[in-house]
Amino acid sequence: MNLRFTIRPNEKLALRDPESSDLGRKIVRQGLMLMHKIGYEHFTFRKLATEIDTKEASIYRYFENKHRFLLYLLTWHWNILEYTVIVSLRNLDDPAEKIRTLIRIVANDFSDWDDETGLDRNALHGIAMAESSKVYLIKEVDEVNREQLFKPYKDLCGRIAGLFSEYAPGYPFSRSLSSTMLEMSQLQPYFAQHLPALTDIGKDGDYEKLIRFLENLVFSVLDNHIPGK
Amino acid sequence: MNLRFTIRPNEKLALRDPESSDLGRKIVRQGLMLMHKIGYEHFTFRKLATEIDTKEASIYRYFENKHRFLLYLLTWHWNILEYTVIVSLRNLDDPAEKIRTLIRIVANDFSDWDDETGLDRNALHGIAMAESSKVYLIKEVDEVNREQLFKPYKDLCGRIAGLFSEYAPGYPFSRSLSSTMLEMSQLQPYFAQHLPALTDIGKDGDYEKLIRFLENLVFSVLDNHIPGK
DNA sequence: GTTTTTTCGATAGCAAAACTATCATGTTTT
DNA sequence: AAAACATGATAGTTTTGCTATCGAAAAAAC
Repeated sequence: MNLRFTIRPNEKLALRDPESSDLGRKIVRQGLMLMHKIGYEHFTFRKLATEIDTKEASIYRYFENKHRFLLYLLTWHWNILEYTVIVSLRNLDDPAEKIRTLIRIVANDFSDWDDETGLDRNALHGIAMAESSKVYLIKEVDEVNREQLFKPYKDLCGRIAGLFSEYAPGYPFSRSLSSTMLEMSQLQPYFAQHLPALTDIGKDGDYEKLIRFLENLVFSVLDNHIPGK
Repeated sequence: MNLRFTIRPNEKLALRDPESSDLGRKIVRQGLMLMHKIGYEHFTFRKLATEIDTKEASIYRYFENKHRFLLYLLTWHWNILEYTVIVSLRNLDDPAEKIRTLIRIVANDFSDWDDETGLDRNALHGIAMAESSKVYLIKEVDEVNREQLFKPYKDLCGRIAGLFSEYAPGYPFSRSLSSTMLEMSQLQPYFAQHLPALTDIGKDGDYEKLIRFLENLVFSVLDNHIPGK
């Protein structure tokens, strides 16, 4: 399967479009790899500059700071996810089937889809797992939100909530269930890798078990609100 | 209700026991307030030292760094939670009733219980909401875990998982459900405050709705595994 | 009740992080 | 050919994160 992207991250996210120059693309591609390797806290523009043989100041011409850079990467992640959802559900009619497919997508079961972004999907998934909450768990969250920079995540969450409502119209917590599922699709594999006492999912990409957990969670809750089920 | 604590945070967490001196207690109490006010990222030992009129070096004699300090605060939070759970469930027999009570506790419905720790429970809850994941979403997670410093959280999670298993012995994801519930009891109110599109919970401490969401989530999933329910 | 240890204040200093500024040079655009 | 723009190169600022040293005061041990 092949995805073609017209969707681009919000312009306010970067000072100039990194996709418009060699240096910009290099910053994003290599920055993604470096952050994946050393983690958000240890990642600095200076280290990245050394790695790709440019200057710190040049990177600052593209991104205000590393928080914006992380947000830029996650925006790609969320856009890819939502796009994958749209394309995958296009030919499906059964609401239950749609939800099962979507769970496979957020559980990273579609990561081999080629998306032509040139971004390392494995690194992107790793960053989404370990760093994504750092993007909104900050004191400046309201200002960032006012700039619409969380829109991709909110759209994705809203779309999934819509699918839940379609399946179980009476359920009153579709948005909360959607964010719960999204967050847990990241956190449970992280726990599996590092804090196994907090999960029943197995190490090393035990996606089938993650999928079973999420499916059971979502359908138990939604079926409970379908009369006669 | 009144809680008396014999439980103390792991000794390895602090370089010396902050509860053993005036300065130590001041660091913890005021540090908690300051971090709650300005957030983990903006919090520094230098700022705290100025605020409580001591020296940066003196604070470093108690805590290695601010990450350990945060972990120390969260350890109190987890200990208080688990202790509250133990005491509240002591006289309950019905597993369903136990789970309902426990959900009220993690949803911060018992925050008026006096615990004699002298810690501001409101600030502690705020920090647990906004900062708790920063304590394990780091590259050094495995080393910290090897020092047993996440034990209080894992114990709490394990205890809750035990209650789930008692209610629905066949359910295979009790730990994952437990961590899901714990994480969401923090994250959903945070979303309600700052990113309302991601939740159905209302602003301003709408605990009743949070409790309804969590109860519905947990019981839907567990009841699904009880034959005949 | 005075040694001895511990604690804290006070000051200093350092390396890294997180930027900002300036200017020259090369490269596109018009 | 001129104007506009992107990058390199260099420098400098403030804040953070942390360590070292030393003397005075307070607490503990003898």
